[in-house]
Amino acid sequence: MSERKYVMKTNVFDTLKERGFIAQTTHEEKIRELLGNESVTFYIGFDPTADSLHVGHLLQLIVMSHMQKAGHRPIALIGGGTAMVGDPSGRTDMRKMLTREEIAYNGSRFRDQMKGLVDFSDGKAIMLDNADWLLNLNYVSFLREIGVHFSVNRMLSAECFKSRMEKGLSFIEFNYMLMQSYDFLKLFQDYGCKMELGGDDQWSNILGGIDLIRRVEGEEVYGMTFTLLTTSEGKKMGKTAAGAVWLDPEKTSPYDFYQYWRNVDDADVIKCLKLLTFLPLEEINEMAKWKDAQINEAKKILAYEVTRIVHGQEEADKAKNAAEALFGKGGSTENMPTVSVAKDVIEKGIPVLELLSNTGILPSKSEGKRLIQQGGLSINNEKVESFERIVDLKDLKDGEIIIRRGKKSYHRIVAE
RNA sequence: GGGAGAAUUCCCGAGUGGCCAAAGGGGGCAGACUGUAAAUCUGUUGUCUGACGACUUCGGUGGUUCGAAUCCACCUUCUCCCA
Repeated sequence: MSERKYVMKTNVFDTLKERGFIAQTTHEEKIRELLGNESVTFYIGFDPTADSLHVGHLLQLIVMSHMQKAGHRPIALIGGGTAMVGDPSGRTDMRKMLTREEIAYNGSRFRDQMKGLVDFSDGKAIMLDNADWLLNLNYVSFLREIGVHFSVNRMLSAECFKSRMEKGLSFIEFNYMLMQSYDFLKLFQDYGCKMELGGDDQWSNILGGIDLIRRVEGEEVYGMTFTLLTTSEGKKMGKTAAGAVWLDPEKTSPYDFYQYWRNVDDADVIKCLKLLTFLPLEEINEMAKWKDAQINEAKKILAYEVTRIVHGQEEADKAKNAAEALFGKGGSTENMPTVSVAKDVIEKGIPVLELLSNTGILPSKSEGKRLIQQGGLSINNEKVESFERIVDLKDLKDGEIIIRRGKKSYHRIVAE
């Protein structure tokens, strides 16, 4: 009995389920059995529509990692071909058309980032690009071989097109499902790929592939989707006013990345810990009991862990240090966002507003005035009271000036 | 192919010759309250200016007018109806 329980515990399907990943499955029992009994080749697609992966992709990569650790073989499919068309699923408007060059570049960025999260050594995982087979397809043969198997009637009733039935859907996007389905068929044929995973918005597309393989090959394959990362209010996570939270440290600094997770709503911490870290469930469940201010401790753990997974231990330590330096107990200022300014500028003295807009810390002087008026700007922790405040040598403490904007946004200016 | 309509500041959306930098909501930012949370309340939300004010903005290009987001022409894109 206890042995049986042990076996059940280690099935990756159960892990995923317990952690709250799974949204829909085509055959729950069969999938569980399959994953418990053999090493399965599965795939997840990533369309390179931006020059970096973001938080939504991270969740998929974490799933890959869980699966890989359980002995399954992931195929990370870069959608260099599908990105030429654009997935309409769940969107209210058409994507911006990207050029081939942009897509190729984005794809290369994706590849680099993925290597840090999934182990591609020794064929433990495979990375492919569907541009390799999609771009050179012949239109008529594709229609005859693949198109015949799709019912327009059925497609029209698919959930993923719903939001587009009012706003309009162009033919190019309508084809997306066929292309993705063809990917699955191709991977099934060439790599024995039996399972497609993806975000829950991919459900219709995944079913398309499964149907296609049944019709063409007469074989049963499986699909499973994962919960989309949303806040307790149902909004997509990983979005800020400034845009998405990117995995690329050039686009979202490790410090900002850390802060994003440090500041998630109370209601979302546990969910994020389960989905985005590899901490054992027992530990997470323990944290779930924490109350009030103590929840901050869970947020720190979340922020540190996710940053470590994405940017590595060293960067995570730095981000954590910087945060601690700013929000309390010691630590160094060295890792907070920094801009440098020529020393003689400071020696001469410069109005704050000018300094801040020149360095890009504030987008405009008007913005700065508003901040000052509302008492939201500090230099070295001392509130700025006047628009004419001059920054000069007396503000330079150990060669740096700490600018605080509001409560949480810090910048360091160093004189060089 | 024919007909009808739409494009407004970050988003939605009012505005149909001067009172419009443009209502209202959302979002953002800041302040109070807090726990680097949420909720709530307050302020704020084109740029430049200490301020008066000046300048740029309402899909694009030209025009009418003392004056245009508002009127006209053409163009672009989108939606709807008919085929």
